[in-house]
Amino acid sequence: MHGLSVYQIKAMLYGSRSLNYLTTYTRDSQVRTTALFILRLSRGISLSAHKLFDKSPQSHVTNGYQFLASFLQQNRLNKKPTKFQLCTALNCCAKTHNSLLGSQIHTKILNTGLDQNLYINSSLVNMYAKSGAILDAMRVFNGMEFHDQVSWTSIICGLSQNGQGKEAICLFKQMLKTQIIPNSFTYVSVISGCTDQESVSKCSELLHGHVIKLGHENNKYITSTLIDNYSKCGKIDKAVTLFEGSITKDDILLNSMISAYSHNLLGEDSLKLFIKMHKANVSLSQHALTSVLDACGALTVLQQGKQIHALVTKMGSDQNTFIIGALINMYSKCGNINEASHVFNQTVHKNNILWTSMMTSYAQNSKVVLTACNHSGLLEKGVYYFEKMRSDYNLAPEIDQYACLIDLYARKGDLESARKVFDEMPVDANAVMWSSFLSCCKEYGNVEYGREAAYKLFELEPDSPVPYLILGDIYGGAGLWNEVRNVRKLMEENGVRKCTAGWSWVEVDNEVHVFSVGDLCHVRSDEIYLELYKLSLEMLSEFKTFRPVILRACFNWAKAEGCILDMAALKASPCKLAHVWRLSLTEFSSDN
DNA sequence: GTAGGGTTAG
Repeated sequence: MHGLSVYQIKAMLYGSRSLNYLTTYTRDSQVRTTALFILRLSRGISLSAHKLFDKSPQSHVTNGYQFLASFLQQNRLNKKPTKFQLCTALNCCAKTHNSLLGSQIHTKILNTGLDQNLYINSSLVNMYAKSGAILDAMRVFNGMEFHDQVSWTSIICGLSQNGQGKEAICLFKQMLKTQIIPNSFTYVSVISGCTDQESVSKCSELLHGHVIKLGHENNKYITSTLIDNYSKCGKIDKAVTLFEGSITKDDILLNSMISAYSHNLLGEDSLKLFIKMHKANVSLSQHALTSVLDACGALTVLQQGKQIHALVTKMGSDQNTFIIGALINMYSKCGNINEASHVFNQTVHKNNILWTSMMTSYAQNSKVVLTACNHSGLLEKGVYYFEKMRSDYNLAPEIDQYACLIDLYARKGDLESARKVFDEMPVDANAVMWSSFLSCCKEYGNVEYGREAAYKLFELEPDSPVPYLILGDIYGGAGLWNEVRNVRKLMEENGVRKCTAGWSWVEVDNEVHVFSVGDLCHVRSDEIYLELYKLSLEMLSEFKTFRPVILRACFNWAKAEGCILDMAALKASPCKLAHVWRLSLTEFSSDN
């Protein structure tokens, strides 16, 4: 069942009638849903077949486009649409994120005088919110005469999904002041937007309390949202309590819990739950596979990862892009770059994220500082192993291990401890260590340590513009504009070129932006750059889009190495960050 | 007779 489209499956099924075989042996939920749909349809149970098809991930695309086509045809014939049709049309626009058509329909609604219909307005709010036009959604919402549960929930959900959780909570509070009582939909919406630290500490448990008080605690949607919410803010204990207390553990609840463990670097628990789920014959979804692969990567357990990969193939999910992304990450984190690129090459439809995953893999695997501890980001564990190595095994740590320790502390923001390691080391620190320390100083805005690290680097890497630029950034972040000017002057006095292989910078509105593949890692290998460069060219020709940060770094490298740049491919790409592109283009054109 | 809102993953 590898990568079959719905249409291929349909064709196959109508021909063979071996429906039961397919539904029994296909564990890929997407394919199975489609198969069941056809099964019921073929036996004349059309109603439940349609219900099933509605749950299928492709249904909104196929059904939606069919509906919109007939809707537009009717419009061309100047037939007046009913309010029901308008609602459905808006719903289709929402599901396909088509706000352009949606706003045209909006105009039609205003012309036909249906602009105070409650259902239509809720649909409009939802349509705008789903396609990211949250301001338009707000405008419609505010223009409504009356609000009910659905319209309130639509706007709250819209804000949540557009990353405006605080505003969602704000509106939720306003809703509580009205006569309209929130229902389970509303709670799911507001809780899922509760992601920033402040909202979490103020609201998560309060909302949970509300849910219990209103008797929604057995609602599976709410429970999985709460598990997700607790896990994302590090309260894994609460998530576990919720999970264990829930009566029916359906597949989504299990998935949420597996990814909750995975998120909290509890890969072992994640794997255990997955295996338990597998043995209990709970249908394994692609979500579960993705999370558990993530856990394998974090634990760097290649054998288990390979077993899951085998399962993926058996289930016929080996063309699901989420799973492929997770496989690439897993192999990469386990240090098996060959297998990662094999998976990538076997993929028929490569999207933007997969390309980036693949490149990050190359970057990760060329990392100077490369340890399992560093990957999982477990500071305590890393320090524990570092000490254990010294005390239990009587091994003198090598410079790379010190570098790793510095990285571990600094990335967590403990710059103080990181700085101490420099002093305690028996050998002199190298440029890589000071660079990683400097980047962390920038991230945490520490001027004092940043200055020291930068000045060390001026000595260690006299030709590199990077420490100058980063120090300038740190000063700028602290509002020390005089210092910014001084750093630039110093850079000129020392005769440092603005651009070297792998590093570049642009100046936009007086702000310096440093770009490098080294943003992903400390790459020092030319072969890796060559791979990255080849990939970026391939991706440009296929997708006409690319992450500008990586692209710039690759092209700068290519330019420094004297490669002939593919200007046509570059110009054909409508990149989102136009100013970066313009700069690249003028830079490349003037050079060539 | 018919309409509008929700959960998990790379």
